Amino acid sequence: MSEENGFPLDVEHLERAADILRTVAHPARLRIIAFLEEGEKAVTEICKHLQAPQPSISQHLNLMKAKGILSSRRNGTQIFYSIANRNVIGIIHCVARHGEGSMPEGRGCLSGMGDETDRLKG
Amino acid sequence: MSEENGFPLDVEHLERAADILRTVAHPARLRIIAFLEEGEKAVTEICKHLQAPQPSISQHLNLMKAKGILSSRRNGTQIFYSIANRNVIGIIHCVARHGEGSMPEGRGCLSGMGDETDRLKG
DNA sequence: TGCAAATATTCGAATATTAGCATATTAAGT
DNA sequence: ACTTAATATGCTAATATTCGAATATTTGCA
Repeated sequence: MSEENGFPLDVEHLERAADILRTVAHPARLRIIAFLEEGEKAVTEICKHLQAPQPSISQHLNLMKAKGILSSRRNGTQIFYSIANRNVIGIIHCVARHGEGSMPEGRGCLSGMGDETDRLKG
Repeated sequence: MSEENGFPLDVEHLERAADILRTVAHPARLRIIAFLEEGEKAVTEICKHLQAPQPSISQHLNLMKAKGILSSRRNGTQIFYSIANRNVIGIIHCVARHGEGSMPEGRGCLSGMGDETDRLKG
């Protein structure tokens, strides 16, 4: 058995999980993900929003795309990025809550995840 | 305004969030957190469980404690570590789901979380 | 073809992380 | 005080990450 409380801890999964987390663990990349939560955006928009140089943004975007966090779509000369796996949204929301006090008996990270995923429970 | 979809993106919060994620983003530390989900454990237990050298484990534990992820309690000669902020559990569960396909219509990262069930025991 | 806008790639220096090992501390018992 | 079990700390080489600057690629259009 290679699970613990539902968390897969065989080497492969662990490396992969750590890799995803390491990729997300950057202020600029967190901002990008939070921004993309609104919907897909072109690189220029992201640059303007983050007030950061384009090559830098491009690096972040490509890194996250390579890790399967984002996906991209080309339309003419611009490329639109969007969140490929919405689980990362859960991650950043969990970590967002982390800062506020130490949640004496809180509900965990479950809030703020409504989105379109709710359509499932119709 | 410094929020986006409920995610705080002022520099301080971002740095903090990235820091937490970077800290969690390590195979050994993920395993430790998963193991501690069962409840508090002494360092020796963790070493045995992870099959890793004690100094290494100690470093990981202290790092996570410094970042507010874990807390410790001394009982005689041994020190018991436990999860200080259960939001990190949400994080690792989110990232655990990340690998499996791309969650076609899933519920996000919300599953497998203790909610308010297990509080402190003992 | 040639130009411009949008995006990607490459490179290097500064910095941070990691792993392994030796050693130091702490607490309890004798 | 001495010993032992449990835990922590310090050090260093190897490796990875970050950031900025320069440059390259792709696409649409005249």
